[in-house]
Amino acid sequence: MQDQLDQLNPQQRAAVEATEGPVLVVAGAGSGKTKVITTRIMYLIHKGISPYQILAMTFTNKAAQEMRERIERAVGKDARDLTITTFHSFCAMFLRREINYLDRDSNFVIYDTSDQTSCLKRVIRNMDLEEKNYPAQRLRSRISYLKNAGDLGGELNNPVEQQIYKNYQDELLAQNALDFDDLLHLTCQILERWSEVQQRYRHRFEYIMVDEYQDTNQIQSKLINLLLNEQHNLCVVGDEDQSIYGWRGADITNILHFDTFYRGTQVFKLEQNYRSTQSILDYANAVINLNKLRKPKKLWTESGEGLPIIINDEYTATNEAETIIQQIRSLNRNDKLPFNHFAILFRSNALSRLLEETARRYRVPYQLIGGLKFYDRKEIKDLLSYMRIVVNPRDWTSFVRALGVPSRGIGAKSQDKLYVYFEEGSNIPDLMDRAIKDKALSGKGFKGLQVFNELYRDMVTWSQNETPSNWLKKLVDRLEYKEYLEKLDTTTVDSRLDNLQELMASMVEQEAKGVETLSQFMDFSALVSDQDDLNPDEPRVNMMTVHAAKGLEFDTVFVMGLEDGVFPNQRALDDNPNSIEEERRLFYVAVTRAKQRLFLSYARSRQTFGKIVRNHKSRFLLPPKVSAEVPAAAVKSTGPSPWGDKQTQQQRLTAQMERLGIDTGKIKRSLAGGDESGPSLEPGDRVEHASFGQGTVSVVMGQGAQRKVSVHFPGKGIRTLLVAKAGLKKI
DNA sequence: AATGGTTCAGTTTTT
DNA sequence: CTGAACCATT
Repeated sequence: MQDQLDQLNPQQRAAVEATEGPVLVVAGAGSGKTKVITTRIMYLIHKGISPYQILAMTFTNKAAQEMRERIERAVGKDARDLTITTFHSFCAMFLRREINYLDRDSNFVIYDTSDQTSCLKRVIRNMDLEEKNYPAQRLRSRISYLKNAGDLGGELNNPVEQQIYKNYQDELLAQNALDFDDLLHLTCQILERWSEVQQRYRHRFEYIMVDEYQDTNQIQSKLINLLLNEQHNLCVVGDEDQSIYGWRGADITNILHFDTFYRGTQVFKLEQNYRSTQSILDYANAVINLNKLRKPKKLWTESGEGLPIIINDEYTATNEAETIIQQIRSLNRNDKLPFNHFAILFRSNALSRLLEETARRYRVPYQLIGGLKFYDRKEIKDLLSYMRIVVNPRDWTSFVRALGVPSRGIGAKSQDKLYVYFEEGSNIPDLMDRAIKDKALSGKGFKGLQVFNELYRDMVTWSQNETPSNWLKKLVDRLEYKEYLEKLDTTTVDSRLDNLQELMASMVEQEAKGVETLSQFMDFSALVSDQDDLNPDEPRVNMMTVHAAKGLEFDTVFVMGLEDGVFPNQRALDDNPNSIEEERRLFYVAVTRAKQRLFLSYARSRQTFGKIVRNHKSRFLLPPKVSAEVPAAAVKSTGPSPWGDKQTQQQRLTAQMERLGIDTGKIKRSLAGGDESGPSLEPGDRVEHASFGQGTVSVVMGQGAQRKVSVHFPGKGIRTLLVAKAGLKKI
């Protein structure tokens, strides 16, 4: 144990050793937060605390698993008795045991975002309302926000919406389903109402730790409070500067006011950064300093100044993507930097498309994290819907979905008829029996229902005798699902079959980790996060939203789309100042992911909604007066005209052609080679410079007299040179 | 009831 | 430009 403690700096060590009473650890980006938490747990175990009495809440399952592995390496199998989970997983486990207190069935299913939306749609339709006036998606996020902010639907816009909300909850109840937010609410409800339950859990968890505390919401802090006993052995770790989930109800004041809420709180501040270079930290500090809603904090490092931050100014989004990919190729080739050491971060998922295209064109391997989630894909949801009705025979939503794929001649009309039966009995097998007996459907639909009914009985039998993965295999065969996918769309079969394979693999993997029932697997599938399917060891460039990058670090980071209206996005600009602060924190998170190299880029025009939109560079790119805090050498701008020069006519022409989809690469090259401004250059060309020596061209920007190249000179770094002036010789 | 073709509206961010 | 929703066929 002494070994582990010796590895910590004084603040970290103090935070670890302060085991009793409320503790707030303000952990700046890259300050060794995870190390503190894991060491603290080891320390507790070392002190003789039973692992069984320790609870740690993390933000993702992946973080939980990594923590557990770290601890296991140090303390061995004792680590298995630790409870390290996410809030949602914790509540799911809790409710499987305790939900009967609320007179509910422990076989509930967890509805994800799309299940919630379709449930709301049905509610709205049943109320005979115009779906246009009550967009289900909007209502869903509004309801979710209110639930998270601790307001149980009391503040919806009008009585109709109130009624929708009420019917939605009734519908969930009838289907024995919980949405994400209910997991937390019902858990709190039980703990509040039944003191014997609360006593049990309070007694169980003597020491509680919460990671990423800046992103907890009201319900979550309430839950923690309910679990806490008189000792108040609660240690929360977080950084208000990285609070980026306000939009889903996270309350930054949880962390800002923690020490006033829990009397006698010991506060530890971790400001030494072990991740980034001083240049990057200077920049990050200057960015976040502009925020008001924070306590002063300044990151520092011993690791030295490092490389300058590069700002790429681009005419079009296409140029931007091109530059990024070229810079990656160059660093990969010349510095032997593996592809997985790169991350490209953006504000919204829509920005990834161009990048993907460009990466594919240059055969740069990449993995996209997030976007369409794995468990949201059609083929996966199809099969999971079969699984769900077996576990929970009251899940109407999944029943309807399963009934429709592959199609069995049961459309909207027949569904309505069946729904009447459902309302009478609220149970799928029963409903089918009665509907068949009554001959409620005719012809094809009747046949289809009979077949489905038989299948259903078999699925239930399999679920008793087979492992989840075997169960799925039987189902796929029985449905001839692969054949169905082929008929559905020949262009997408391959990827869909891959996904099927992946689903199977992930089931086998979960089984190896102790998952035995379909129900357990479904909880897992409902609560996985994007980061969970990040594979850090594959040599592929990582592309993801800044939100998805939370907690991660990469050698080289590109933050793209830095334009007003994109990052910060338009809604934040229209909204109150707090939103801009949250956007700025988001930018801060992005910047602090980088260990060695940081590239920031923006494009003056980009296609949004299929239209060309001209944008101004982001207000987050430090204006000159602020960047005075940052050493001049720390930031370099590249690109045709960094701070607002006019385009030349030629540039405008090629930009326009690009917008029209005409490949201008050839024209540019011939233009560039044809004038007096030096040799014709392409990425990959070797050149010689009078003082820098030999190097490799990574990026070519601009034309004619404005033409610049980024050249990598081994040992001297990347230099951006004006071709007309630099006197480069091609070799 | 299912299919295919069309229009139409809409983008933050996610457990 | 893309997905969902709608409509007109068969």
